[in-house]
Amino acid sequence: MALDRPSPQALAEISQFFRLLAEPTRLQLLCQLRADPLDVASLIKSTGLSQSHISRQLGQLQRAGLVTAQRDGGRLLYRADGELVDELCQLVQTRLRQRLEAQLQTLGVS
Amino acid sequence: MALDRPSPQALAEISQFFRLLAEPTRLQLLCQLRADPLDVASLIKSTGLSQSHISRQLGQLQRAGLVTAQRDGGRLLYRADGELVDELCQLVQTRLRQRLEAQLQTLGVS
DNA sequence: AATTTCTATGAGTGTATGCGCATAACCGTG
DNA sequence: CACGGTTATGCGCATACACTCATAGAAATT
Repeated sequence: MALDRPSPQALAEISQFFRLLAEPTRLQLLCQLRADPLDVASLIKSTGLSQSHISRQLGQLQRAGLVTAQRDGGRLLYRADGELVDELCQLVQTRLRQRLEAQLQTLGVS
Repeated sequence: MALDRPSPQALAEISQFFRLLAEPTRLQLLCQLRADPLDVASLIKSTGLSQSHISRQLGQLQRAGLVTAQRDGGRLLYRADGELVDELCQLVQTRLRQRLEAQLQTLGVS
């Protein structure tokens, strides 16, 4: 039941998606917004980044459909919906942990 | 059963991992090597990239443990072991498909 | 050991993009 | 409508890195 290898076209889109998560800032925003919806002011305070930068990154995430915005009076509340990113992070984190443990083993033996 | 939000430290490592997959060249190499082990000459022919570039990318993937090399006479055979990348790609691809279908819907209605 | 074949790496270039500053566009409220 | 607060965008700078060429290094074969 091996899966088909993705077409070159698909490959490009997939890697483009990964690029979104490859930027620590964006991944951080995604994780923060996953917990609960936040306005930009909160994000500025918690990340220390400039408003313009945050706005740009949120724009990218929004165009990719990873984040949605909704008005709340004067400000915009952003939220990250969907479990995809959680799952991806979980898978990667598990692997990183395994790798470190393996390194520990080999170091202990040497 | 919500998962803990990853620590800033973990976040950086995770995004760094995603960066490996964010480059179409590397993702392509990973997918090709997943099917069956290949030597560099084959990769040059199938991708059209220069030898030095391929060597560098393979080096990165190897340091990350996504690829291993083994001698076969004169050449090195690279192979991509582990299902992680497959799973990640599968998840992302599914999502991209869903998104396109959703767009189709909304376009049809408008 | 010398030669040939294959792979890795130092140096340089060009492009993409993260990031901030300043400002424009937007929206609710007086 | 004008004003104050919030978000988006044009511009510029700095850095990261993909990519190539040339060359050094390693391994097998003679």
